[in-house]
Amino acid sequence: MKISTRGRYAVRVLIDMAENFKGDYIPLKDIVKRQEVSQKYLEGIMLLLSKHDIVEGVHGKGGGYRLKKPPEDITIGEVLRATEGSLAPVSCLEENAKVCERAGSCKTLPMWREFSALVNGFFDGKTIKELTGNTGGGEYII
Amino acid sequence: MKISTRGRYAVRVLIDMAENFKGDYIPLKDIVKRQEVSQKYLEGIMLLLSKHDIVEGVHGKGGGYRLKKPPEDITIGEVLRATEGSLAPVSCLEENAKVCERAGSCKTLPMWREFSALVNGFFDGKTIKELTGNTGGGEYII
DNA sequence: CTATCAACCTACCAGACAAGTAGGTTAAAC
DNA sequence: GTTTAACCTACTTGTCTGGTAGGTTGATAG
Repeated sequence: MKISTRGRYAVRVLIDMAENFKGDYIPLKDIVKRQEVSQKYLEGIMLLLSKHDIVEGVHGKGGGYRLKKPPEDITIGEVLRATEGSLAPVSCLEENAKVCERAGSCKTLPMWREFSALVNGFFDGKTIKELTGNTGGGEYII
Repeated sequence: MKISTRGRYAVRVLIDMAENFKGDYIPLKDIVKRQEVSQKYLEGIMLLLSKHDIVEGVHGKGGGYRLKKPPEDITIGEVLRATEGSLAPVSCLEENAKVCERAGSCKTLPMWREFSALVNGFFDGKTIKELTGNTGGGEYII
């Protein structure tokens, strides 16, 4: 029951990008400098975000990454689903799950369903926009 | 973001025990027969439940396990915390977590806190009792 | 007192995943 | 055609999951 660093880094990076957006592409190098995380590791995460149309990257000089949607249209839910793979709390609620034989008489399934809806609802109700801005006195580090 | 089989088995076993309680101790063998799971694997889970005072076991003939509290006093939250270790969604919210340097200016921490409260609240609000009884037509299998 | 039953304990194992590293390839700008 | 930066592939190290194997302790029945 943990959100992995992949998901947490993704959220941090997107907040960073939203706050530092000036119209042009932001090279990963810059983000890494601010966030103090492994560039190589982040590359893989950015690839996921790129494939899920949350971010777009362009090669070469002047290139980098840019949000593909305004921060208020990017939900934490979609970011986590893109990076974590799924937010389903049990494997039988996964997209591609094979139907469980016990499903009809399973006494716990309704609870997992309810919980799954709660989790997805929570994160789908939060956007990158809501997490930007100052934190109330802290120096600028995310 | 998954509840492991350890936690799920634990919940299933406790429901089974609540439904099949007749005053005496239930040997693991019986539970295994109904639930069709590995006995050796379950042993480890029962040990956890026993150490957390959710269940008590007695050795020898006529022995087995018994709920240490009525089913309505056993929350899913305590069961999952006993078996999963913790329900904290990020490691910095763990009991023994070392204080993060970024905590003061972390833009995501409030969200993780809020989520953690949601998760714990959800599972602490559900009891084994609520999950017992028939499922509405299914034959008796959990 | 000894056989049986069942919980308890320790150790191991294979596979998956997390988190990260290494090194190269492609594409764009200058 | 060199620099820049995204993209891709492969590997590594450690930890966790979901078990299995085999033995020890403690309670009861005969």
